[in-house]
Amino acid sequence: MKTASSLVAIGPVSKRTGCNIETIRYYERVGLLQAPVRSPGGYRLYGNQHLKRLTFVRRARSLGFSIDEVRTLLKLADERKRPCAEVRVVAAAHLGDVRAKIADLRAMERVLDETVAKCANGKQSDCPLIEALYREDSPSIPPSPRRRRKG
Amino acid sequence: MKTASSLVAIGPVSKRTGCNIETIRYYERVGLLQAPVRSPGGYRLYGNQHLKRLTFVRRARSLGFSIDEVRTLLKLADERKRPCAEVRVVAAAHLGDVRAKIADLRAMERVLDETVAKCANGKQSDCPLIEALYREDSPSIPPSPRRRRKG
DNA sequence: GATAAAGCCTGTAGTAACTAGAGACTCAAG
DNA sequence: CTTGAGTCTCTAGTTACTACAGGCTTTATC
Repeated sequence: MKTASSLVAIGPVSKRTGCNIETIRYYERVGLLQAPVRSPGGYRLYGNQHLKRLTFVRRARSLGFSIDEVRTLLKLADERKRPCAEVRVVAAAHLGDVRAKIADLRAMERVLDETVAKCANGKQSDCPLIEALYREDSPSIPPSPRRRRKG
Repeated sequence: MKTASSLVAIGPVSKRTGCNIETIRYYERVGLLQAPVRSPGGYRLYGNQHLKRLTFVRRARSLGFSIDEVRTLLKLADERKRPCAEVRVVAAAHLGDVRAKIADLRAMERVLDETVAKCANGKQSDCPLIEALYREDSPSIPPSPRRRRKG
């Protein structure tokens, strides 16, 4: 890792980037990373371009972009002269998702906060949270879990 | 569903509770719901107690409790005379998780908001988000995705 | 050079919480 | 009786990893 042309095996890459060895192989398998050259013994050998790409993937994942969204971003970065308008569309949609998730979690937080506070006096024979969970028409709890994600 | 002793098949239960048929069967399989009696033809027949229990499960799920946490809550509700202190421990831990997730999402939101705003002028040849993702030491992006969840 | 431990490989399966068929049996209405 | 809807079990898939198992390679030490 001293010069632009030196190659390193997956273990050092994992240590350098903080990305699990198996996750690196996973990213290769799903196409986010190109398969690197191999040593005569079959070990993967990564160069600087691979490191940069893995960094990109990790950062995008840390922002909550799905694997497919990361794939789209990489494609835009690789193939477009002026990708910004299209990148913005992807990012703005994702920002909307993040905000919706925050709103969901906020609603949960509020209900949990209230019921934990009511349970604080651990002496009553009935439990406000359990009673609320059994109540069919409780207005303070949303009726269904929400699952959001598209690949 | 008119009297305490009348039983209904899974379809009407699904419609009544808004819970997918297959999800009801899933909950039975993982032990959250007891296996109901069957018609001579093998159809599941649910009574009122089942309905109440499914409502409990759904509401707990909508608050983000994991299947295992729901299992714990059900056990506390079923077996304890005064469950509230223990329920509170479960709920408070979960509240902490919810708050941590909100904090994570807030950090993502902030970064996304900034970069979407920078991309707003869709005319530059370089894209601030893409550049940021490629940058190894960017201080505004957390270094790794976080996964949290225990069964 | 020999040896042992660590590193790496591929393949398989598992995690959590669902969700979607496929093929076959049951039920209700016409 | 027929037909279409409902329900059954079983298997597999979704998303993003994660954890072996068994076997080959590399490295460090003697």
